[in-house]
Amino acid sequence: MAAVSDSKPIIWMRPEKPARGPAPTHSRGQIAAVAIDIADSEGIEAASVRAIAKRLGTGAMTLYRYLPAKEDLYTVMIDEATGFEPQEPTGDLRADLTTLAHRRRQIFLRHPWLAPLLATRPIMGPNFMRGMERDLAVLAGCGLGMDETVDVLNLIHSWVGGAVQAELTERANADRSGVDRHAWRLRMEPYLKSLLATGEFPHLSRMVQVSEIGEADERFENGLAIILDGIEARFSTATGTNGARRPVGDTDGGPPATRRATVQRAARSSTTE
Amino acid sequence: MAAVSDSKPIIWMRPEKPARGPAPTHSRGQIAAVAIDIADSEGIEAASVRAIAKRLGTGAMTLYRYLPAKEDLYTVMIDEATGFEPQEPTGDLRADLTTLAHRRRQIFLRHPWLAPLLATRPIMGPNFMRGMERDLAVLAGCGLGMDETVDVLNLIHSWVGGAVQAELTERANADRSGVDRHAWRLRMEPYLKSLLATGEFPHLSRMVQVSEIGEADERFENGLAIILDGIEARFSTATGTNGARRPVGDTDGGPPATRRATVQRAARSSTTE
DNA sequence: CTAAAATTGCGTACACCGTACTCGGTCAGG
DNA sequence: CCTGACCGAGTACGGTGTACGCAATTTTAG
Repeated sequence: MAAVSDSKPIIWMRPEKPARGPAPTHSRGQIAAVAIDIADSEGIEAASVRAIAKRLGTGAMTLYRYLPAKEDLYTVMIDEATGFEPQEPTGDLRADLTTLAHRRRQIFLRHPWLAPLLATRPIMGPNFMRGMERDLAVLAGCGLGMDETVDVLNLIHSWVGGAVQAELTERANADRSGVDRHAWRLRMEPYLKSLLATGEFPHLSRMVQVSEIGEADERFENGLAIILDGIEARFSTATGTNGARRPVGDTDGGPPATRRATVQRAARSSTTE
Repeated sequence: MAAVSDSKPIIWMRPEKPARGPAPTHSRGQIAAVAIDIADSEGIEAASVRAIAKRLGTGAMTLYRYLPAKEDLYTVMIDEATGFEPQEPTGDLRADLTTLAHRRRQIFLRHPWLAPLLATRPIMGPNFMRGMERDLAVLAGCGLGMDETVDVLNLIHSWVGGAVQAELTERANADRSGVDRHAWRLRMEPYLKSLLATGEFPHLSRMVQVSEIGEADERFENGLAIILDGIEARFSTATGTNGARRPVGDTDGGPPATRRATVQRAARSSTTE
């Protein structure tokens, strides 16, 4: 069982219109749009082949004339939902990265199924490629070199993905309506109380009492700010100056951080179990 | 369709041993171990109820005496695979966070199914809670206050999750053995070539030529270094002095929406144990 | 204009999934 | 002892993705 359909050209190279037979009634884009609609409102697992076909008023097997496998449906759904929005580079790295991160988060919030799907597949759809090209262009406009750009983009993408997934799970949990939600609390609370009552979790207990769980927006902003600080600290971005890349284990002389080399070696050796 | 089993106490509160009847032949832990074994070697979707039962030499429905729903199986699998490893705080924030991040990454790499599952559910298993407690303790040992700790932990967890998922997808793709892999390249390459040939992707083209895709280890290290720089830049933790927290959003040029972010939570003293 | 070829729509069927229901065997408490 | 709780497990149901086959439709060749 392969992740993508076996043999045959990739889905993006298949011509939409046949050369000889009758004209197709539907299109990949249309099918994807319906699937996205269902997935957005009822969850990704509700976007079954039969359900999509029913909405389109056709038979289930018809869809396989357009998409050779369910995995290909996911592929086009992802690319369709990702869409493409242009972004003009302002030259200010921090501002541009902020815009970039926010746009990405908004897309993920709009399609709660998107982040998990995107995170577990290699995607190369045209929209995705256009987005990549745009991001590269934006960062190039900020004076970053190619390698720096790749690192920074990797970092932002990974973090936004992880952060929004956390946000979405929490939201999905909070969205349980009425009775359902109440029942969940009823089931969960005695367990948590019993755990904390053991006294084995002093820090956790204190956290529950002391620290308020901030809004998702605020937490995203906090995390982003820290990351941007790190990026600025590592790459000199003073509007246009092509910053030389500094080696990883070596930080600026800003905060008097103590012996970095030993720190890293120690950390490495501790990863084994 | 609820994410967790409806009504009834949470899985962790169910007693393993019955009060009255005959003793159970198996246990939740044993079932979870088998499921993890299957998922590690054949993928999570191979860990079906029937497959697990077959390995245990019992009927499929038997498992439902131990786990009321498949979702509960996932719950115990996650908690079991997460495990618990102690970590002594050294007091050096950078070193401790590095250790923490590396440990987390290693766990995710050991169980490729874990990151996606963990990212999409609220988890409160005992191992997870112990891990949380340990992380809080470690960061408290570095002189961070509760709110700072929560932010930092959030950031690290989100990023490690996102980064490792990206790494895993790439690895899964590279792991396709022999013919399969070759076939995939054969199908993919003409598409990519045709895309780049349009001339619409100058930056992407240059990236493909110029920039080598680094090893996963190296990329992880790079990302982590940047994040740690950010954390050190924001929270002055050098040699234990508890510093003031800088506000977040003092840059201009961000998108007009969602821009209200500031860390308005008052810094709380971390001295009161 | 007609016949062949290509292609679509789609019903049927199959294997697999999670799991509700059921029932007989087994053990502990009265 | 008996009674009731509990375990193991077979059967069955509704769901999934999809392989196969066939009639209908359109395009092309002669």
